[in-house]
Amino acid sequence: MAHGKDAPQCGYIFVHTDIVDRVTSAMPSEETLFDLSDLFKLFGDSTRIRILYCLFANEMCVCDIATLLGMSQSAISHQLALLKRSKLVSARREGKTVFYALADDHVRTILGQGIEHVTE
Amino acid sequence: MAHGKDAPQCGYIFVHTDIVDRVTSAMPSEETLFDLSDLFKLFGDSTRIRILYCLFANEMCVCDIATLLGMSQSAISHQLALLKRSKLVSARREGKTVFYALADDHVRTILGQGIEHVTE
DNA sequence: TATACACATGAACAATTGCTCATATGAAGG
DNA sequence: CCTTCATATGAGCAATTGTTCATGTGTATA
Repeated sequence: MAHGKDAPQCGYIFVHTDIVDRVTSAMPSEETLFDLSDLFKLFGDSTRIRILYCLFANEMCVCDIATLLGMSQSAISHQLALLKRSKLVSARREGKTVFYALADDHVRTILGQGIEHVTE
Repeated sequence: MAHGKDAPQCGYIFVHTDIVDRVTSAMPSEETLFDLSDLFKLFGDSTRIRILYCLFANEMCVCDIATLLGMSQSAISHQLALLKRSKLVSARREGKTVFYALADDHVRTILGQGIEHVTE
């Protein structure tokens, strides 16, 4: 079978038409779901998660994060660029140093929920 | 620079020792953070997100999900196996058909928070 | 037992991704 | 200017990942 769109086999889609209809109408738009998976993708890497937790308590400069996590400045900088592009962190320059911080409280909430799930 | 752990450069880690200490002690264990990123990784794929949203309203069989999302039965089955292994969904067999459902309300909460973030 | 159907799963391949390395940018001091 | 230091970034590579294809497993029915 190549694609199920054309011909359902099991018949349940016809038996439970009401359910399928309800699910379909309750489901967010394709675009929203893509944005959503892109958002979670950012949380789905241990380096980025650790960076975010670094910034959870306080703003920090790139070098400090790299030192704290035992990783190269370049690796951290690349990831911070990603996080900044997606508005999860904000940057503030002070002379040669750039301080990063969590952009808003949604990030905190999501991290909190995740922690709650894995530690229970 | 290979690793920052040995020699900090910017000096801020020494200037803001108190902050770094606070961040370090507030940070969950390495293991927890890895589990956490593994959890979010599952939400970080549009196919899996769409599957989860299918199950958000009701339990559904594999064939129906495949049909609804316009994807092959095999692709959906592989992803469902992943989600089941991580306890995000549960399975219930009824004859030849297997019905999948969201495992617990944490999944709903996380999905909800995510939607809230991307749609605001 | 033989067939049909729903689902599971291993192997393989293409696409994505995270890191390193080298180099560029931008700011402060000499 | 020229150098130094903190950070940014493009290219390339290795590892991971999502899908397809082929096949296996489990259940119901003839």
